[in-house]
Amino acid sequence: MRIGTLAAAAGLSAKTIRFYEQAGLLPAPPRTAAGYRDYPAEAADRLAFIRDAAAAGLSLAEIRGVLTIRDAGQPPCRHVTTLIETHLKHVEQRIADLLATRTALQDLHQRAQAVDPADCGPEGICRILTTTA
Amino acid sequence: MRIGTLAAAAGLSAKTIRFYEQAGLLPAPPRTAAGYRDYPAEAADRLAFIRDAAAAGLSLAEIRGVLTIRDAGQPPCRHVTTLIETHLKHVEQRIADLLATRTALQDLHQRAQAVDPADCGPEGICRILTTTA
DNA sequence: GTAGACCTTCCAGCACGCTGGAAGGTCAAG
DNA sequence: CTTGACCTTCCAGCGTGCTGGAAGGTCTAC
Repeated sequence: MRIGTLAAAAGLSAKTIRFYEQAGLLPAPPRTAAGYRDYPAEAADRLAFIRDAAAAGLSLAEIRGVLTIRDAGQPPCRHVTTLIETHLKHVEQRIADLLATRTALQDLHQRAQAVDPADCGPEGICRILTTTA
Repeated sequence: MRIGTLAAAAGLSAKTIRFYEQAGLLPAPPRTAAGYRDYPAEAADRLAFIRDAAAAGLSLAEIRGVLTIRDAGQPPCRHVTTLIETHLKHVEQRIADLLATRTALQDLHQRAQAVDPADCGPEGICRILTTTA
């Protein structure tokens, strides 16, 4: 499987795949006689995992860590659990931060609606947006 | 109040404050005869708000939007509510993504612990970490 | 009047996660 | 045999949020 095919399968660009290889997320595949990358089918799964994890907000460094764990595929030892616990803590902290943000926004929203009736200014254009641009 | 004082009060660097001014988050203050920035006391509040919002995960662009709303300080119109609703949706999406990530990590963690007893390899060093570096 | 802390501007670069382009090699179809 | 799609490498730059440094002006204290 060449890089273009894999890219199409994974929903990524060939550029991104080369980048991931360079970043240590994807092992360097064997090459054809011509020097083309020649991927096994499993590469698509791995990329799908990377794509999903990235979409979920993990950094490439974090994903690399998780993949390394998976790649070892051995009885996980204490170090691994620690690693995972650290990831968990970070994620939970981020969730807590975002929940606070959400509350703040909800407050703002409510206040906004409470005063809404007296709508926009004389020109019919919201002053706020003109400033926001 | 000069920039260094403000920086100390806000827990930011003078560099960052100049950067925020340049980024449109902080209005350009008056200058002294010598050309030094001369901030009113309120600037510290504004910076505190920016700092907290940034810590909560809002992008500077988002914060700028919220500040613009606040600055207008007028009966908020529909546009504003829409703006806030959009922010809210983004935040809620991010929370959902992170919750999914958390679940994935928790699963991993549990599986890790289930197999743990048979601890590390013969060298006493976890193979996984040697690969992770 | 001179040292040292502070301020000014401007330009540069960091890490992150890509993306684009140039310059060239390869391969299958017509 | 040529066209065009595909591949290779390498180098450059984007946007985000800063941070650092150079080169210079200013202010305070001794």
